[in-house]
Amino acid sequence: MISNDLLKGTLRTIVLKLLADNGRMYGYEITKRVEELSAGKIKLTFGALYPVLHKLEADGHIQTEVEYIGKRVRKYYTLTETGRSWSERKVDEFFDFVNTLTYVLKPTPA
Amino acid sequence: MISNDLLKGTLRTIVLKLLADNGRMYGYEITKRVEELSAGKIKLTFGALYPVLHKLEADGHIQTEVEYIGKRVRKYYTLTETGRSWSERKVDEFFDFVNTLTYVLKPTPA
DNA sequence: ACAAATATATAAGCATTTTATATATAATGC
DNA sequence: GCATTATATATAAAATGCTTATATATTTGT
Repeated sequence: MISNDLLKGTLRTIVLKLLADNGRMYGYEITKRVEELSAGKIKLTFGALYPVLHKLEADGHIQTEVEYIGKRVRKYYTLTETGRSWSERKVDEFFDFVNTLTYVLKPTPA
Repeated sequence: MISNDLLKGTLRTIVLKLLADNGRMYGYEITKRVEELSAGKIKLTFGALYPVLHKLEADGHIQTEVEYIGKRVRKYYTLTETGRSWSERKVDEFFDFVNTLTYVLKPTPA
């Protein structure tokens, strides 16, 4: 399992990128997909995920549409235009961050 | 400049690794070294750094010794035994985290 | 003299995450 | 038939961790 501390600040980016890749997804699906892509190492909790989704929606980065699967409500999230471009920026930012931090964490004593 | 959100959770790791590489350092020196190693992209603030240093000390991962440079107090931090091994674990954890998140953030739509 | 750099430190406020809780349906195993 | 697990969304209190603001004091360069 990945240390939780490190995940801080990346949740938004993960959600945006998954939506950019998959068109539309619902909350539960997002947690499952992350678990799958990370080989079980990253497990998003709902208490963290839903506030992020609601915040992204409030900020106009994603839209929702409700669907009924039998009697069960399912809420699909889709990126808006601004959400899509923001997604790309966030992913670039992450890899830039990794490169930069690598300079700091790679050196070993002389 | 690196997005602040992403740095969350890595501060501890940065401090531990720098101390592991450099033997002993003082707070101000740590911020300067990080700025230098990251080509100005990462700037630690004192409000973030000192609480981390104090916490690491309280947890027994680092020790301090005070020195006087003229009339100015300078506080040197050194890793303890547990701090040294924890440092290695934390750095490994970071790169593991990066690899894992790369699996999540790399895929593009079919 | 004055400004900028050096040096440590605390505290209020803010954002984000964890943990706990609530609710309900559908599928699977025994 | 019944229980457990998986599916599915959501809120709220508490904890964590960082930013911003503030305080204080010395040393160096001009």
